[in-house]
Amino acid sequence: MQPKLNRLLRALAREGLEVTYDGRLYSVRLLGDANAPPAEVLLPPDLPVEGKAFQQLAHLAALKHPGGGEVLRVRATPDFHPGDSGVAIGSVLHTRGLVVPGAVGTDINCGMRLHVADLSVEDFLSRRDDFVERMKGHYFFGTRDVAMSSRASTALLRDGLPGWLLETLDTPLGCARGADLAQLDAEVDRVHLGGALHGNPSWAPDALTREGVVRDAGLATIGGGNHFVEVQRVEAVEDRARAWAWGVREGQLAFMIHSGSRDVGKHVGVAWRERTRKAWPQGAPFPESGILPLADEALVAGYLEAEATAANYAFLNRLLLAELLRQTLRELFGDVEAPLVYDVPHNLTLPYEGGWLARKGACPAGDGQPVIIPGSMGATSFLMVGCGDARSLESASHGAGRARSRFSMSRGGADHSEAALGLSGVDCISLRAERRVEEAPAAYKPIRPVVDSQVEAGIVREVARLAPLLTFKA
DNA sequence: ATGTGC
Repeated sequence: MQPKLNRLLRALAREGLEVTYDGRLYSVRLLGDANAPPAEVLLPPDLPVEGKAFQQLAHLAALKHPGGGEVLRVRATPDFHPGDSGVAIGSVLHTRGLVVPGAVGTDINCGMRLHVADLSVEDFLSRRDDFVERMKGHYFFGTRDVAMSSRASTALLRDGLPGWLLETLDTPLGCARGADLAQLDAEVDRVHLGGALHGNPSWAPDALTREGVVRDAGLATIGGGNHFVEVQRVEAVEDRARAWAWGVREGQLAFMIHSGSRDVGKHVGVAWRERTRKAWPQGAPFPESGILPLADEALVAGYLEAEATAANYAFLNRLLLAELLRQTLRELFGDVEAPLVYDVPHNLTLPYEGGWLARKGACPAGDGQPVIIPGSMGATSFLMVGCGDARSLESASHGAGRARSRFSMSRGGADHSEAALGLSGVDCISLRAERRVEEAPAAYKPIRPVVDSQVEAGIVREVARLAPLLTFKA
C-alpha cells in the first residue's frame, strides 16, 4: 500500500498539488496557494483513489471571484470520484458571499427516498412477475405524460410539495388520482426541508406552466445513470430504538428510490452555466478549472431560486415514483401500508453557518437526521443517522462511489460475463441490456469500507441494513 | 445527469 500511496503523492505533486495523508484523511492544496483553504478527503487506505478527483477538489478550494466572497472549506466524501463539469462527485463546498452553480451541477436535487412495507418477502416474491410487469408499465412504457393542473404544477415549482398538495386536493390528476392525499400530506414532514423550497416557475421549462392541464413526460420516471428503484428486505436492525421511531423493523419489505429533477434540473443547470459564464467580470481571466462562481447578490438569489424550482420538481418526482409502487402493491396485495421513512436530497445548495453549503453527491448528516446510503445493485444499502459532525460539514457519502466509468464498463474487449460484472444472482430489470453492464456491481466500490470509515470518523451511525431483492433501471 | 452518446 505504502509504495502505491507514495507514487500517487509524487504524481499529484508533479501536477502541482500538495497532498498529505494520515491514513484516513487526505489534505489537498494547489502548490503555492497558501491562502486557499486545504480540501479534505476522508478515504480509508484500501479504497482506490483517482488523481483527477483530487485535482478537481484542490481547484474548487482555490476558487476566487474578483468581486469578493470566499471559499471557507472544501470536503469530500469517501465515495468521491471525478465529475465531468470540473467538480468531483462527493464534493461539499462551504462558501460565504459566493455560490457555485457547478458545485451542484445539472442533476439538481438528486436524492434518495425510502419506504418500508409490512409485507413478507415470501408474499411479495410469490407475485414477483406480476409486480415487475406492472412496474415496467409505469416506469418504462406506461405512465408517460403524467397529468396535473397548471395550478398544481405552478404551485409545486413555486412552493414545493405543500403547494402541489393544496392544488391537487381539488383536481387530482395522473398518479395523484389513485393516491391517498391525506397520507401524502401527513408524510411531508418526513421529506427534507418539508419538500418546500422557494422557487420561481419562470425558471422551469415553459411546458410545465402552460395553461390548463400540464402533461409531463418526465414526471414519475426514474431517469438514467445511477438512478434506480429497488425493492429490498430489512435484513438487520442495529439501532432498535431509532429504527422503531422511524417505523423500520427487521423482515419488512423496503423500497428505495434514487432519482432527481430529470430534464427540469438540466434545463436550470444549463441555463445558469451560461448565465454564470456571462456574469464573469469583463477582463478577468477565466479560472483554468472552468469552475465559475457567482458573487453578485441579485444573481446569487436568482440562481438559488432557479435551483429551488428544479429541486421542488425532484421532490414530486420521487414522491410519485413511490406512489406508483404503493398503488401497485395495493392492487396486488390489498391494503398494504407502505409509509415513508425519509426523503433526502444529495445535490443541493443550502444555507450553512451564515454562508452556503453546496453538496454534489453528498447526503446531509445533521445530528439525528436520517441518512440513506445505497450500495450498488446486488449490494447491501444502509439506513444511517447523522451525528452532526462539523469537520465533515455534516455530510456523508451518497453511495459507494463509482470505481469505473460507464464507458470503460461498456467498451468492447471487457469481460462481460455475469461473474466478472458481479451480476450473478442479481435481479435487475431494465429495457436496455447495456445499462446492466454500465451499472453492474463491478462498476462500483465496495460499500462496506465506505460506510465503516464514516462511522469511525463520527459522521454517521448505523440504523439498519437493507438487502436487495430486485432493481429497476431505466 | 440528459427521451444520453464515448
